[in-house]
Amino acid sequence: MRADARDNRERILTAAEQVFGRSTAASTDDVAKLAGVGIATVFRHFPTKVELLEAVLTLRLQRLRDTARELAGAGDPGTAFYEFFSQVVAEAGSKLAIAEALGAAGSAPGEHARQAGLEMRQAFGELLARAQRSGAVRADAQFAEVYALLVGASRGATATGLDLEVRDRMLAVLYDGLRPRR
Amino acid sequence: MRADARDNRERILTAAEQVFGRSTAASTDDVAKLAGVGIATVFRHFPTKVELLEAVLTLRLQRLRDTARELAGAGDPGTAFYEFFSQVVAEAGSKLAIAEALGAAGSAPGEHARQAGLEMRQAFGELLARAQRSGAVRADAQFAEVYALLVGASRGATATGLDLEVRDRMLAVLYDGLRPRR
Amino acid sequence: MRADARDNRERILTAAEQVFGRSTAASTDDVAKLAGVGIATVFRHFPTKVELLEAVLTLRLQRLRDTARELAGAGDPGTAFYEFFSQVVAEAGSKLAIAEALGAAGSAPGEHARQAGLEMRQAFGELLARAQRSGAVRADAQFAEVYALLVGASRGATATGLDLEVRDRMLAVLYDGLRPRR
Amino acid sequence: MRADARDNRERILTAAEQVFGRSTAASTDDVAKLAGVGIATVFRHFPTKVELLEAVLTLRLQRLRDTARELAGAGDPGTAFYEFFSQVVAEAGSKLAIAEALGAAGSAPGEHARQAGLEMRQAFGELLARAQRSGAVRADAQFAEVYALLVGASRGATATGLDLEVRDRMLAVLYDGLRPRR
DNA sequence: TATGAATGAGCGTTCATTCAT
DNA sequence: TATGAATGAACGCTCATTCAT
Repeated sequence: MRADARDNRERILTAAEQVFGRSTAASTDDVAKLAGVGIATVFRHFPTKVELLEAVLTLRLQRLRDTARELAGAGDPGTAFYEFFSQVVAEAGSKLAIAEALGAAGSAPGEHARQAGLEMRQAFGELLARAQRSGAVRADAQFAEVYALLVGASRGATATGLDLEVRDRMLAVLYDGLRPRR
Repeated sequence: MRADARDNRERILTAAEQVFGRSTAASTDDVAKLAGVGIATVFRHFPTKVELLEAVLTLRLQRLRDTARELAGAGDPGTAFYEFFSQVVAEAGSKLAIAEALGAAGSAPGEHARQAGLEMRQAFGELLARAQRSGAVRADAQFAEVYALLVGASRGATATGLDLEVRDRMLAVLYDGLRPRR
Repeated sequence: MRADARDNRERILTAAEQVFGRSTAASTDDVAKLAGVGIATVFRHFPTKVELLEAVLTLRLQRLRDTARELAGAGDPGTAFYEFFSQVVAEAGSKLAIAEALGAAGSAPGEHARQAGLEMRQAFGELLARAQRSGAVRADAQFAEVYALLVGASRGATATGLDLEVRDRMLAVLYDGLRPRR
Repeated sequence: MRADARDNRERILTAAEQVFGRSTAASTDDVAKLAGVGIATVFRHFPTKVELLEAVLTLRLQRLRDTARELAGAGDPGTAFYEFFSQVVAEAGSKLAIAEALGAAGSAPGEHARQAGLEMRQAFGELLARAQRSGAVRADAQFAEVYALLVGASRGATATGLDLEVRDRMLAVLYDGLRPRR
């Protein structure tokens, strides 16, 4: 039965990610319906709606953290940094609420999410530091504003629709600003 | 009696701007209370909650449009452009939901808001065009990505808290990206 | 409209008295249905279920207090005391939950009910004191145990069904205990 | 395996007595947790919650019956009667819900409980008859009102808090009523 | 026209009971 | 047989909207 339960937990999380991706105001019932389980099952796995939201958020932040760590482990520092940046913005564009997750990473939504947010920010900070040391990102840029740009670009990409060319041109401008001044 | 009605409309709109600025999830009752009118009066002026939200949005977009037009009418084109950009981001930081309004300007929230959004974007486009002609903004940047950057910067400033220094450094990076390449 | 509202409030209270008289575990919906109003109307008048229960309780305690005061104002002290005692027990028998109200009178169910309970107990205390002074009730009985007997008799009458003759014989035994020893 | 099952049954009953003694509104889950078994095990032994409640009630009534029988078998009839009366009231005060059990004994809660209630009442009737024959209780008191007084005193003791001195004085008054008139 | 009372659909959550292991 | 997961009906409560004054 543990296998069943784990299965259901996964399905609920997946459903929640989709549903809350569309709108944070969605109801727990919607999640249950999409997951194909009864509503009480959702509450068995996540005792309150807030905890469910937090679990989704945590998952996203962990995925981002993992991606950052993978990229940090290998390859050219500059490529790794810009690659991660673009990837985050791209996913935000298609998944809508990931940007909200990024924004929430700094605030206070429960211990797990806070921890995951912290780790993600640390991994991104590492990426940035290495890119700066290698000369791919201007040395005078501090973490705070680079992170703000990451969040902003994600939201900007989401908000204005998903034209891929526009998004790439937006990033091109942004990256020009991030590269060292000659 | 028409003066009375217009008065009430104003007060409701002002109250709504404040209330929804704090939280989009606020209730219509809260608006009525802050405006000092009965709830039925709110619904007489704005038959649905969506229409009330739209009216607030429209108001904000019109203000932005007016600001853009004023700046376009006088002074150095580059200064006008960057001034407007900074001002929008600053207000987004303090008023929280204006970014949502900006984002929504492109989508489909009723005729009035769409119209106001269009006019605001045209006024901002004018500002951009003049700044490009004067050499203050790179010529190869198209409206779409610059607008996306405006929206993104507003949201980024809102999401990550309102540290003024960080916000300014973020904008400095962004403006470096927007200036012509040497 | 105030007349309408007051009317509804009355009807809700009456319905609640009946419904909760049968079972404290009854739902707020049941009250609304019996009162013939929508459920939101119940909550408009009594913001929480506890407040509704408290209002019913307060009403009952006030009625009891008024009865005690009326009886204290006129007639033979002994008659007044035993009359009140019998009346309370009789009503408890027919209305079931009034005994619970009596029991709760000493505990802590909100300010209004506590106040009403206090006043009722004071009025009953007055009745007792006068009866003792007149020699109709033994002088060595203290308020606490007499009140406990009142509560107990009410509950006993309720619990064992409502046979009137049994109830009267039960009270006769009890009154024999309360009268001065020869 | 039958020994296991009987063991579990006992533990569940013990847990249920404790849990429902504290609050009738307690959940079946609470019982299972305190008993240290899964919830399904509770339902295997007691197919519905009502049946579980009835089993607890039956147990209590049987204990009362046994006490009455023991007291009837030996010693002074008057002492036995008043001893039993006081003991029931004392336990009601400390165990809260036993009064409800007593009250329910007359009503219609399933065959087992009805039978146990009947037997308890018969044993108490025996106690009463012997006390009356010995002159310790007035001869004109009939079973019905004496039983009502037992129930009432139990509830009264429970409801008004458990001050031991008050309880004893209350019983003293009551016993004065029950003793033969000189 | 302005008001506040009334409404019911919907929300988050709990719980007795059933099912699958 | 014992378990814990799954279920859906029900609860207390809120809110956008309508009605009656």
